[in-house]
Amino acid sequence: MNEPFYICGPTASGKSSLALEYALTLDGEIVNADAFQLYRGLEIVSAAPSADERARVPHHLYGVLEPTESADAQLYVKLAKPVIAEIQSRGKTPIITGGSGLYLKFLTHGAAPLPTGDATLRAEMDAKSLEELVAGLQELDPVEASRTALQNRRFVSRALEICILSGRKASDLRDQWESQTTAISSQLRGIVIQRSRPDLHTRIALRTVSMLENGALEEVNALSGVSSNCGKAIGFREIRSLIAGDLDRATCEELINAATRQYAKRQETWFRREKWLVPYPTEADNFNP
RNA sequence: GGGUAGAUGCCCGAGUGGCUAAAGGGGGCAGACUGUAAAUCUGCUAGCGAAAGCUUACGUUGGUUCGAAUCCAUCUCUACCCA
Repeated sequence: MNEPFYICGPTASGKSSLALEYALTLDGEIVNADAFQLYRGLEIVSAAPSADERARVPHHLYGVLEPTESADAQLYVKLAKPVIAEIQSRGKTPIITGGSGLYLKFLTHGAAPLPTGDATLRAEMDAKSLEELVAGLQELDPVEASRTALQNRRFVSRALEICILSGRKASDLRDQWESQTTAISSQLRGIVIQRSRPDLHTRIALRTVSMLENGALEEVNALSGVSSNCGKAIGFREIRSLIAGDLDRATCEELINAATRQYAKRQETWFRREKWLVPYPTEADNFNP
């Protein structure tokens, strides 16, 4: 039947327009897999598809969360699953496109049976030193501690959080899930867009300029209360500083470019590990959407 | 024209005789990563080499010294000040 088709790749690689092409030829509908395009009121900064594009093919899961809400991978799957099923029930092909590797991974491979993060507990842990957190994890789950990058506060606190909330060992819970991943991969179909670094960097720079010229300042200005999660969007902070007069335009632009390039690099690293994704263009095809 | 300060690796910047291929930061490259992920974290970053090592490096040229990014002279450039 209409198995989903995945279009992945780094930011600014041309996923949205390629998704549109695929949707038109495969009789499909597009489903967002981008953590920040989920938010309403962040369309310009997150480079969400334009109204024109959205008018040509049905687009789902764009602008479905308030900026005050906090997205996470689990919530994303909860939102995406029914939408995908609904598209399939109408005989259409879901074209899932986006660059949020973790969100995609949850969608394709499922979530490990781990507890959801708890805001109160996180606040408590944030007040502690890294050493204290490491000591806590080593006590509750030495196996997990030995597998975790202990310099990475985020990883240590999540592991500790799992132990505390579940009353079990994070290492045990994680092992349960890891056993079935390879079987799932063989069933999936999708592509990852490849572009040379110079090409990608040029596209990023062009996009930043057009973003700033086409309403990004007004957009950021209009966002009042923003969840800490939503506020992490690349460009949000920088544009805030620009508006406040703490940054000049050129510096703001360069900071956004650098952060975007670094993000794109991390995305490439992530998708490289997803062996089921077929590189696109496959050979030396011309690729200039 | 006179004076003062300065010129360091892709960029910023520390270093004021040997422990300096040169701190630190940025950028770049590579990697990790199942509920904050546009996050968080790790490694590498003059050239050649698997390595030992060799070569080229702190504006220019020359000098002092066993030894110079560091001291002296010269020239070039930059900034500011006085004319």
